[in-house]
Amino acid sequence: MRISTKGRYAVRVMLDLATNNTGEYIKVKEIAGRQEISEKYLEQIISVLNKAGYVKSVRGAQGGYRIARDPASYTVGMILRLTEGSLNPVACLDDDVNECERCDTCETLEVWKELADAINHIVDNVTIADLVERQQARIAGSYMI
Amino acid sequence: MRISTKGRYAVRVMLDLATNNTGEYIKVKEIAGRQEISEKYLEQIISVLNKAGYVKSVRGAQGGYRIARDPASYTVGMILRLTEGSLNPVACLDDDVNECERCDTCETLEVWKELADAINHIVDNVTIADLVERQQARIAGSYMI
DNA sequence: CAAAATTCATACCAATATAGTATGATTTAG
DNA sequence: CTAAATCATACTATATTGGTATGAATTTTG
Repeated sequence: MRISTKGRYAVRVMLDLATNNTGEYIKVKEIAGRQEISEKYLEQIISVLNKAGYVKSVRGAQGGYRIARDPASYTVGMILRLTEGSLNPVACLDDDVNECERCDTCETLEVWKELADAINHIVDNVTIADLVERQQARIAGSYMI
Repeated sequence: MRISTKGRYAVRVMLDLATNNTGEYIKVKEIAGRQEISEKYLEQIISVLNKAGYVKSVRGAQGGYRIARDPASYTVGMILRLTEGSLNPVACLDDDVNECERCDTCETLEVWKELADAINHIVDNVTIADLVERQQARIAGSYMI
């Protein structure tokens, strides 16, 4: 039941691009430095975000990435599903129609459904904008010592 | 974010032992047959439940397993944690004190905490007795056609 | 007592996922 | 043209998953 580095790093990348967004394109090297993530690994992850249109890229020297839309339009759930795949605790919930032969008499299915709902409820109700806001609140708070 | 067969099978074994409990010892072969799980794989899983004292075993001919305590005393969460390990979405939540160096400035940590709470809330509030009850309600309902 | 039935303990295996690293092609600014 | 960047792909090492296989230990039963 772990979220892998891929999904976690993807969320951090989006948050990084949102907080450091000036309209300029930001290099992988910069993000990797700030987030302490391997450059090459980060390239792969950001490539997924790019192909999905979550970020925009410019190639060549002085190229880089920037967040494509308003940070409020990206939920953590969207990013995790994109990079991790399904967040359902069991595979049979992935399909619209449950293909499992035992699903009619499966007493545990109900539990997995409740679990899926609980998970989705959390991750789909936090946006990148929320994370930026929390971050700024924390930083503002730290000056008040 | 998947629950593996190990954990899911363990829950089904406990449910099977609870529903079929007569005080007699039930053979792995029987459970495996009813649940359509490989006997040998099930042996490994039930061995974990046995070492934890969740079931009692008798060896030799006419041996088998029975549930150790009241089904209401086993939550799905207990069984999953025993067989799957931690249910936390990130490793740093496993320790009492967060060991992660970035945890003070980790904006995403809050989300993983909420997620962990949501997961725990679901799995810790369903017992094997609840599953038995649901099962019996479903069977009773099916006679009313 | 011997055989059969069972749990118990390990060892093994193939396939997949995880978390990267490495190499180099392509594109663009200067 | 060169340097800096993205983009694409191949590779690797390790762990996890989902089992099988073998056989020892224990107990009932014929």
